[in-house]
Amino acid sequence: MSVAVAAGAVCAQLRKDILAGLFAFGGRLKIDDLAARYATSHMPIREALRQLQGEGLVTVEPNRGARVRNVDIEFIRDIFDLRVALEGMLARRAAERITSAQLARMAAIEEKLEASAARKDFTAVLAANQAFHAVINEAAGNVEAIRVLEVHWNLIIALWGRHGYGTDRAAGVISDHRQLLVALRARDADGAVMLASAHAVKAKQEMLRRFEASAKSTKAA
Amino acid sequence: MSVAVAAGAVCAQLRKDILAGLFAFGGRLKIDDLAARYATSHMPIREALRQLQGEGLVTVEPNRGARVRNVDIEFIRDIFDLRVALEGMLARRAAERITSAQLARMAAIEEKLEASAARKDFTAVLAANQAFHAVINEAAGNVEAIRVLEVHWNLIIALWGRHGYGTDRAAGVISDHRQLLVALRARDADGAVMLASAHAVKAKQEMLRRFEASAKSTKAA
DNA sequence: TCCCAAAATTTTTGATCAAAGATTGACTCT
DNA sequence: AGAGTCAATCTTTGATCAAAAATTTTGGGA
Repeated sequence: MSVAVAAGAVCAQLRKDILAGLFAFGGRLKIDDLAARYATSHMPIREALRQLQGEGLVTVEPNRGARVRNVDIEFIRDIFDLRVALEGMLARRAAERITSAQLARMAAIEEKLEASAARKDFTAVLAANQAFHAVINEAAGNVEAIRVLEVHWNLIIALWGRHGYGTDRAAGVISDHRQLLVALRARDADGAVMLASAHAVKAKQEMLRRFEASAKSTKAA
Repeated sequence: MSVAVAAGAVCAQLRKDILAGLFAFGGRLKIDDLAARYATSHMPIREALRQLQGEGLVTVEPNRGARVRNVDIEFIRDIFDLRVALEGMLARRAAERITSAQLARMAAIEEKLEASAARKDFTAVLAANQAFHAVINEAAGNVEAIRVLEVHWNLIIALWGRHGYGTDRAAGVISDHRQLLVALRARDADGAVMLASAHAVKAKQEMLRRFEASAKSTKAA
């Protein structure tokens, strides 16, 4: 903790902890508590909170402190719509520019993903899924778009973790990925756009369904 | 300066000053200098820099301080591609949800825009243009997408300011806006997507052309 | 003259402190 | 008993300070 630069380290750890669910959505983030937790002074905490505010993971009201960003159904719909738009765009650029080496890496990742799904190791599936899309992003090479997606991506992984990511979802992902790979290999830009967009739309629908179900059961409880 | 909360005020002012061109792209942002300029201590400066880093306007290297984000041709291409994707998406949602009151406001704004263009008051044109698109965003109601666009929008206005925004560009904008209004009034979602996307693509091409021209003349000088 | 090393300066970074603002709880008055 | 007010506590925020890291300058040697 004290060996590395605390500012960046605290920010990364706090981000991780928020996504891991250590702090509830909408929950208060007190500077003293965080300073104690990460064994540091107020300063690195304050900088970390500000940066996370800039990233949109944290909200800060003047003189009233910081809170974890509140996640409601509106927000989920919004970020998935954003993903649909951006992933379509990135798929087009990827189809135009992807190298055979990158295609090979994607195929290898997809194999791992499918093996993990067969083992019902859904944490590994989520990780492989992220790696799969990371190669597309890398091939597309739009740094800014990736920056935007990156922030939300981890949040979405966290949401899948909380609302369940099961066999049925994995099966759909696998089918989508295989077809997207075909389109990318063929440098079929239009096809890749459609497949990637549809892939994101499916994710949106599944997530909304699960979130609504969770919200209902929470309300009932 | 001391009456309001300095943290947010400094951040807003610094953002404004960066976009106004007070600090060169890629230029160093020293804490002492900024503290002197804004007549405050180091603390609000540090928080402001972190937040702007989160927003992507500033880059921070550990132990080496902050710099204004460097703007090169890659970056411009990236953010305009991002805009094309997002504005298309927002136009669709706007077409599905826009109210007559909002349509009326857009028409009024467009009138002002055209009047300003006739007077060759291009600062007013840029402002009206922003207002025009703000109504679309409001109608679309995707808070997250707007948050992303907002950050880049001001940067793009700054770039137009530096690389020239003239009669020819304004004429194209006016034509696009009129047609987009027709599509929105007709609730023609597909049409609105196409028109908004094309509008953004045109902006991208014009900006790239001007930026390349400026880069060449700078290199020659 | 040029290059390398070491010291001096500058700059960032983490810690502590005081004050301003907000929240909570108790007390009083109706 | 309930509502409003005031005080006490807690929390954030701005300022100052010391140390760590980087940058620049200076001096010596080939």
